[in-house]
Amino acid sequence: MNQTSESQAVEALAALAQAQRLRAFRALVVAGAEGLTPSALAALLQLAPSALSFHLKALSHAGLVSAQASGRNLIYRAEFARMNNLLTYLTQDCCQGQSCAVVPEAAKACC
Amino acid sequence: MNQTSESQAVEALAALAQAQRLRAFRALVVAGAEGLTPSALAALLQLAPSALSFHLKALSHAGLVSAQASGRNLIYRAEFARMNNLLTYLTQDCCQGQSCAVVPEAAKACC
DNA sequence: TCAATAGTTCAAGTATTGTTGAATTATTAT
DNA sequence: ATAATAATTCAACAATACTTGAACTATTGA
Repeated sequence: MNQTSESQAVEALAALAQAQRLRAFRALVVAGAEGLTPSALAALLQLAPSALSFHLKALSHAGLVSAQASGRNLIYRAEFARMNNLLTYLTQDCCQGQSCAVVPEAAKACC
Repeated sequence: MNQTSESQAVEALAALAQAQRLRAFRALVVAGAEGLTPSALAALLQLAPSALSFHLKALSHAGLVSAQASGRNLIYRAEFARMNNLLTYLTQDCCQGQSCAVVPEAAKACC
């Protein structure tokens, strides 16, 4: 699951193209390796549990987050590798391979 | 129009979250400064003109592409700055600001 | 064991999105 | 002027996505 195919990219973008999912994903990005439980996310985002579950499923199916069981809790985490593959895909082969003036700010974004 | 707000990010992601728009955008990314006309894009993507127009409007409204008139043609170009703002937004404040193991591949993507 | 908690799934309704073809505007060439 | 080309807009239909509330499964604690 290294490179991102078009359909994977569309799925991931669609997963992020919704305010509450984007908030959930960004909260998980901020949380990092610790991750967050659905109830923590529901409290944070003020979301009905069933709606959150629906949204987490979309993110999860897109490979952007993963879930790990821990007692009666789940811990969701952002999948940074998938995210980075997506970012790469979006700007691949830019400017016909010629050098161009664009400096990818994303380089500074993480870590 | 420097930083990306949540609603701008959602709009941009939604604009990219569709196979034909994603193809159109990527074709414009590859084309770089030269850009492409709608008819060139329609030929490339095998798309009905009205459908393409609909999709270009979405990309354009999201700020991901711009159009310039040239005789009876339009020239569409990718807006790399907006794209990079979006990429940045997605991974901002990652891992609670701690250093983490993720290397953003997007850094290598463009230029 | 029984009740409470954590989370998911399902069905129903509403809203949004994508496609098609016809009509419209603007520009160029004969 | 007229016809052809480039592109857009619009209306109608089909398909998808989001929200809500109720029902369900699994785990923990009294």
